[in-house]
Amino acid sequence: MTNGIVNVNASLETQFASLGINGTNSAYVPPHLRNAQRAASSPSPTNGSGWNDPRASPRGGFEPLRGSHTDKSRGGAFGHNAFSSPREPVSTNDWAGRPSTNGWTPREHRTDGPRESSGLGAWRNGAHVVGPRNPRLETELFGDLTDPSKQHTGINFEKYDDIPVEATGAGVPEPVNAFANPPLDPVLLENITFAHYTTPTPVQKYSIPIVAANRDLMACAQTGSGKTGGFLFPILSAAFTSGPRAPPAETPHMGYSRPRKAYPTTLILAPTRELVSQIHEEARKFAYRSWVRPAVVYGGADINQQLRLIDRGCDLLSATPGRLVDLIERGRISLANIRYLVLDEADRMLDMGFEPQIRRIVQGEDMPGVQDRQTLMFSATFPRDIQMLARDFLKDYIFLSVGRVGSTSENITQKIEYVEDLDKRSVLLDLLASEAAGGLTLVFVETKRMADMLSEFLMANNLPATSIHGDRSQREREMALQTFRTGRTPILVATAVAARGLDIPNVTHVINYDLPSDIDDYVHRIGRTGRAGNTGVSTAFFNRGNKNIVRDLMELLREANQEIPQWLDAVVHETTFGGSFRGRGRGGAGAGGRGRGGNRDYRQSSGPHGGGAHSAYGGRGGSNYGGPAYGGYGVGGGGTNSYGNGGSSWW
DNA sequence: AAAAAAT
Repeated sequence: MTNGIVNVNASLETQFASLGINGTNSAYVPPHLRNAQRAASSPSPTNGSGWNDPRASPRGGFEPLRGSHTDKSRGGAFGHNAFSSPREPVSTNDWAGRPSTNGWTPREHRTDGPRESSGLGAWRNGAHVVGPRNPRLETELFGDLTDPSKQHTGINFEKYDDIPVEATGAGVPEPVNAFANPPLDPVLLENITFAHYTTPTPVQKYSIPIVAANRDLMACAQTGSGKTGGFLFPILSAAFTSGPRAPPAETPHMGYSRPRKAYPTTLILAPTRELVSQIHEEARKFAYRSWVRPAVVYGGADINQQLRLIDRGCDLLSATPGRLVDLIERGRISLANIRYLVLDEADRMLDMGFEPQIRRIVQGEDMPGVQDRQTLMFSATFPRDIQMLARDFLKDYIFLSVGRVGSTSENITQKIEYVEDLDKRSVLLDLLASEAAGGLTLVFVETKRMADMLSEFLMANNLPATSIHGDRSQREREMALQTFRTGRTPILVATAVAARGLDIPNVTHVINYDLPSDIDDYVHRIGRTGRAGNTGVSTAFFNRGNKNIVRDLMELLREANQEIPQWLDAVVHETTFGGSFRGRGRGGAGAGGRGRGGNRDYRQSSGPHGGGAHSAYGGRGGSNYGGPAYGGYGVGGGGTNSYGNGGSSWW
C-alpha cells in the first residue's frame, strides 16, 4: 500500500463533502467558473459586453486596448468597456433595440477587486483590438508548471507523426506543417504558444487549411488526436481576422422584460456535459485576448447562471443538445447568426439518441442552411446513420480519416488478465496495492450500480476512490472529476460517461474492471492514459462473458504490438471453431477490419464527388487501415446491412 | 445491455 494514510483521509473527507454530508454545501459552481472564483478577483473571460455587434463598437461600446498600462489608466478592470463600466453609464440603446443597459452592472463587474488587465480584446472600427495580457488569467488558462492538475497534457507530437491520415474529396488543400501565418491569425498563434503547442497534430495539419478554405469537413478521428484544436484553431483564427458578424435585425420590442438573446457565430455540439465543458476550456484558452467570447451551456447546472454568462458574451458556444434546445425555446439563444457548426463525437451523439434534437437544432430552428454555414463533423466511426447525417448537414465535404491513436501508440502497455467475476474485487485490490504513488487510476465498469458499489467497496477498504456516472448529480460528477484530477482521490470508478474525450493528465493506469463489448469503447478508455508522451498501463479483466470483444481485442493487441496471453489465443480459437460462427455482419471483414463501420470515405466507391486521395503517410497508400469496403453502406441506401446485429450471436 | 441527456 503505497498511498499514505493521510491521503486516504483527505479523500474520504472529500467524498463526504461531495455528498454534502458534513453540511458544508456551498453554492454550485460550474467547472468553467471554478478557477475564476478561486482567484477571487480575477474576472472571468466571459465578462465584458461580448455582444458581437459591430454596430455597437463604433458607438463607443468598446475602448481600445493597447496594453495593460492603457487599460489601468482607464480606471479598473473593465474600463475598456463603457457598456459595463459602473463609472460610465451609457444611455444609448445597444444593438437590436434592447433597452438601455444604463445602470445595469453585472455582479462580477462590481467585485473586481484589484485593478488589472482583463485579458479581453475587442473589435473596434473594423479592426481587432487585442486585449492586454493578464498574468493571473494566463496561469488559470495555460497552467502553472508547479501544478500538474492544471497542466495541459499536451500532445506527444513525435508519436503523432506515425498516425496515418487520409484526406479525400474534391480539391483537398495542401496540409500545413506548422502553426504559422498564414493561414492562422497572429493572435491565435500567440495563444497557441502560450499553450505550449509546438507542432500541429495530423488532424490539425489538414483541418486548418480545409477550414480556412471554407470547406466542410467530415473527420473520422478519435479523441486525443488533437481534434479540438483541429476545429478551434481555424475557426477562431477566421473569427479574429474577419471580426464579428452583425446579428440579423430583430423586430424592435418595447418593454423591459424582453430577455436578451444571444447570437453565437459558432456552435459546437458534443454528447456529454464534461466534454462540452472541456471544449469550452480550450476555447477560453485560444480566445484569450481576442474579441471572441466563448460560452458554454449544458444540463444539470443552474440555468440562470448560464444565462447570465451568455448575456456577457456568446460568440462561440459549446453545448449539449438538450440544454441548447431548452434555451432556444426560451428565446435566449438564436442560431440565425451561425457561421460555423461543429458536431463533435457525432457517432456517440447518435448512440445516445440525440439525433432528433440534433436535427431539430440544425434543421428545425433558425440556423442558416447548409450552403450558408460551414459545417465540421467529427466522429470516431462512419456508420450508415452518420453518413446520412453527413449527407444532410454537409456540402461537398472533404473526408478526413485519421488512424487510431490510443492503440497504435505503443506507450500504452495493455495487459489482459483472466479474472472471474467473483474474483474481480480482490484482484482489483491487489492491483491497486501495487500501484506506484502519484499516478491516477481510472477503473471502468459497465453499470452505474457497479460504479457505486465498487467505489464504496474501495472506500471501505481505505482506498481514496470516488465515482462518476450519469445517475450522480452534475455537482457530484464535477466534484469527482476535480478530486481525481488533483489527485485527492486518485482512484476514479467510472461508467462510459468518462470513456471518451476527457483529457485528464497523469492517468497512469486504466483498469477495465468490466470490458466493454465494443472495441472502440475499449480504445477510448485506454486512451485516457499514455497521453502527453507519458507511458501508461491498461489492465483488462477478461472472462467468458467478454467473448463478444475477443476477436477485435486480439486484432488490436496485435496491431499495437502488445503481448498476447496464450489463453486468449485459445479463447479466440474456441469461439471461432467451437461455438456457433459469429457472423460479423461487416461484409466479410477480415483481419484489419476496423469494426463499427470503418472510417472510409464511402463516396469514393460510387459517388460523383471522387477526388484525389491525399495521404499524409508516405509509405502507405490509402487502403491500409480503416475498414474494408463495406457493401451494405452504399450511397443509395438500399441495403439494411448495418453492422452489429448481422450475426445474432450470444455465445 | 447500459449509458448518456432538459426539467
